[in-house]
Amino acid sequence: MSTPIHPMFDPANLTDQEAARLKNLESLIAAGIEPYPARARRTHTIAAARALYQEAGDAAPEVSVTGRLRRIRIMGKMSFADLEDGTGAIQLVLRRDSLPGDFYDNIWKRLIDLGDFVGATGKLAVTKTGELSVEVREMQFLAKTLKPMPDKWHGVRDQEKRYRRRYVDLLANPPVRDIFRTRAAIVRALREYLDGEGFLEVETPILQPLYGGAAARPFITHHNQLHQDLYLRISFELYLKRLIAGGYDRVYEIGRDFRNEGVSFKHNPEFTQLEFYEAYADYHAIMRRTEEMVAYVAQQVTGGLTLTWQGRTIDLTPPWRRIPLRQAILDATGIDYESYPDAEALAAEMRRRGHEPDPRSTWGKLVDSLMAKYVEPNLIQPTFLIDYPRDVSPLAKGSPDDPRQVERFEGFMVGMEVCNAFSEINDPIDQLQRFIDESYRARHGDDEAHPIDEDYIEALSYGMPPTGGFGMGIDRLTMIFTNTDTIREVILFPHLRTVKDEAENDADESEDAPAAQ
RNA sequence: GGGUUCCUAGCUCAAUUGGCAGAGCAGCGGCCUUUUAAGCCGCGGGUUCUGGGUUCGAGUCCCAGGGAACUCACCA
Repeated sequence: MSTPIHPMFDPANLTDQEAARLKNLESLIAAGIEPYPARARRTHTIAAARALYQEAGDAAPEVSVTGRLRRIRIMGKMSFADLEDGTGAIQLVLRRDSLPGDFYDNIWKRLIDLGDFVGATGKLAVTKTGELSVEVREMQFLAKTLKPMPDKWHGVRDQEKRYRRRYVDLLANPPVRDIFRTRAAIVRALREYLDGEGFLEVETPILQPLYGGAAARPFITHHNQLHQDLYLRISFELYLKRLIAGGYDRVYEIGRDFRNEGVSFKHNPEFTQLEFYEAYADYHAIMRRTEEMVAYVAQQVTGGLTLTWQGRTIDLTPPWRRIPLRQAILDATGIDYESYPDAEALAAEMRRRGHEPDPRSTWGKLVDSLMAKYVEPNLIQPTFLIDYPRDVSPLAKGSPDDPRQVERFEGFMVGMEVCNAFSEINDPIDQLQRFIDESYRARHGDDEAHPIDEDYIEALSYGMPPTGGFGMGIDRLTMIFTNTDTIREVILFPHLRTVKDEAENDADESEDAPAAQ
């Protein structure tokens, strides 16, 4: 071939299979065939062609279908092939004598590779063995593939390869494509539900001068022109409540949050969240709405209210179980945290019972850790834990009858927290006091504590009605609906470390290329 | 960040006690006009993740590094 433009296409770096495909590309050009034409002739998607034959049978007119060649079976002067587009697959039948000129012998058999994109024109017909096929009269070349396809039967198994090169995963492993169709259906159903209930979909800043709304460390970025550090949002909460103060009674946002924390089977540094805020609703009303909304999604996505996750049947039928957090921890550990009203006493009791509490934890964090460790993993069926300690809930309104508690719940399924909600603080003085408490914690080493957001207090000072707020992880909800046990399966491009040695060398070399500015 | 396990051909996987690196698919050449992971005959294909070390000999054992999975801690 001619001089390579980049090491990627240097023959010295190609495998024999890549070199063979590159040679076929050149031969196609030499034969006068454009390997990457701008337009494809298509009269029907493959699904539409199947539907057409279903209706019209052998009387159906000729169709032109397009797609990727997934399997090729050459039987001599006749071949079968499986063509796949985004709607499905169909068999092609090619006969040497039914195709123009020497196309069959010299183009089809020699220059077209597995994985190439082609268009096929011909009559629909059922073969002897009952397979609906296109009897190809003419074939249009649509796109050359320079890499060999993964194993046609096993696909790609290596998880690292699947996540780093998701396109290979998707093209080689059809069930993976279904996961992201389901994910899209879930998001669509959530919007349908909320829109139908009079919620306004809004978009609030991702780049924020202050962060807040959750206990998490943020990513920090910088605006050059303004000489200003900015945070990538860790939640939408404080902006959405400003909108409630502004007069919208029901708002929601579906978007990306960024948290500078560890990664795990249920944590990705960026993840998709739904938050909604509803004026004149308290946390009991939000619980009812949560059940209704998730049930609606299930109905739309699966057609029912039960689903199977890792061999267990999950029943989403409302109402879900409601258990006070205090009771749930008492049942799971024998510890009634109300009897140990400060961090020292609670930590001592935990140690006495063989637990190993983090000595730096506040009382609320100890309670939360008991929940996360001994309660959460066992909450398989949809369950609300209700009434949380005040000092882990700096934005939740206090319970009228217990100053140590707030009107908050978290929803759990399959042993994972999926949502978090509360009656929102709308007393600006109360909220400011909570922020001050948080900033005290921040100064004493809690790097997840809230900074004081004075503009938010300002907004509350103009008046916000009693409001219920809600947040739900869309990734985790998708895990439950797609029967997957790691968040990476439901994120198209999950975060992975960059590969160092070779990748860096390649990057260095590519900088030698002329990049005229 | 800690612990455990893994990384072999384009893909999926083998390789006994440390003893000639293999198979299927894919590729290349050939046969084949009803296949469904087509079949048959033949051929080529390896930095065994990287770098050291032990050894007559290392895919295998040791050390360091890279990446991944699981798990613990923290988070949603």
